[in-house]
Amino acid sequence: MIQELKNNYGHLFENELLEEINSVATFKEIPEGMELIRPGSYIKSMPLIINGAIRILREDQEGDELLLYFLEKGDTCAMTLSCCIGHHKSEIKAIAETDATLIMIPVEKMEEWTAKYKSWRNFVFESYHKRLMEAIETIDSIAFLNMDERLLKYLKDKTKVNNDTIVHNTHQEIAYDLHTSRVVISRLLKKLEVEGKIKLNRNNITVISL
Amino acid sequence: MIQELKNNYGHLFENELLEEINSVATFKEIPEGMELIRPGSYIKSMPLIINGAIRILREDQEGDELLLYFLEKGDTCAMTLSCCIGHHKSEIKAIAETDATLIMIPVEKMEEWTAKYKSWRNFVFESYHKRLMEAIETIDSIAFLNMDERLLKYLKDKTKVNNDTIVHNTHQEIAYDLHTSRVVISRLLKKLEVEGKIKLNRNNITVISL
DNA sequence: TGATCACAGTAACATTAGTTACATAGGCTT
DNA sequence: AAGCCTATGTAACTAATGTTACTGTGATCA
Repeated sequence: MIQELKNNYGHLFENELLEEINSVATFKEIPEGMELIRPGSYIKSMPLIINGAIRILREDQEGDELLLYFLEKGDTCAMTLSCCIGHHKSEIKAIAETDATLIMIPVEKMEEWTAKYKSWRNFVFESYHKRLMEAIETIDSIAFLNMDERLLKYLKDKTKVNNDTIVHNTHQEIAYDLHTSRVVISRLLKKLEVEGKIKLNRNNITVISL
Repeated sequence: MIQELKNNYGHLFENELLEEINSVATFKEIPEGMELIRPGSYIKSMPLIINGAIRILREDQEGDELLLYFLEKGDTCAMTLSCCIGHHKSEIKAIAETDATLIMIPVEKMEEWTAKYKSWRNFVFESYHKRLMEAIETIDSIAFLNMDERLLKYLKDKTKVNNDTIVHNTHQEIAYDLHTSRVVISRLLKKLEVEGKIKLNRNNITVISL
């Protein structure tokens, strides 16, 4: 395990901390589509993402959804952090966007390392900052952009996190992520195809140039 | 100074930390309407809010605004935290909603106390958590609510943070906060007045029952 | 091979929000 | 009191988004 750890977190943590992580953490392989966290659940360990991507979603009372952001290699889940420390319930849903590899760290260690390692503290604070900025970026999108611009941004983000110019989603799935209706997405996608920016196929979309 | 500190933060921090805060922090009285932070600025000290309220706003490139949330007594600014620690630029704007009293803490101490005091770490993490939740609540509002519902929520929040059933704002000011146009706000406010929920006056709105 | 099903295309319409334009009213200044 | 400025009210229109309903089409399976 130590090699993946070094590759992804070696520049952040000193060797002593890497060794500690190595000795207490467990590897976890996650298949695409698996639900990692559901709203209302309590969380007992904190994930460091080694590879793959995780979708973080918000759900309202009626079950309506909205994609907040993606977590990628080198990220951790800020919501999990504060759930662990503050003993709050999860307010979000996390689903594997791709097959993913995680390193799970027991809660007790988190607290201990925060006192002991400056690099760990910085990592935790930096994670919070990134997540807060992602949330604010999401606010920007919803508040300041029209649906066509949000869709464009969505396709860009998707191709980036999946490292694939083909977006493997149905119109309905995209509509859920952006909290709108399938018809609206079909309409806007068709416009993008006419503009030559994408090619529509059944169950997937080829991104040409955005 | 120690008395205000004890009153507002005594239940959170041990005496030793309170003494430390007392010895290095400075009091700051802020008049209503004063800009505390502007986007792009670097921040050198961290505020603990003793009383009053602070508006936290997001601004896009064109200068369009959106109210994110309020900070109140007992709160601190998460954006400031991560700006101090991570040496990031501010991404938000902060304006005094009311006259306010702040305790300013030098950046260096923050880092030191995070290692030294568990209660301080918990406070910092709790602050991050609260702010992330506020941001997500804002996302909920924009994504899942119509403008009339957002306006209602806005009026509720306003009466709460100001502890005053009279909202001292023009329709134009509310429109800026919700990132819409004055005409839309006038229209919806009129509807609320017809429903008997508010009473409209020049330069202010009396909230009857929401 | 025909039935079935999920997905996508599209028209027609409804609703919500944003825009423009103008009228009126309150309050201040001179 | 006249003039001015700002805030609010409102109509009429446009634009964006959401909804309903129906069609077509490719894939799968009995």
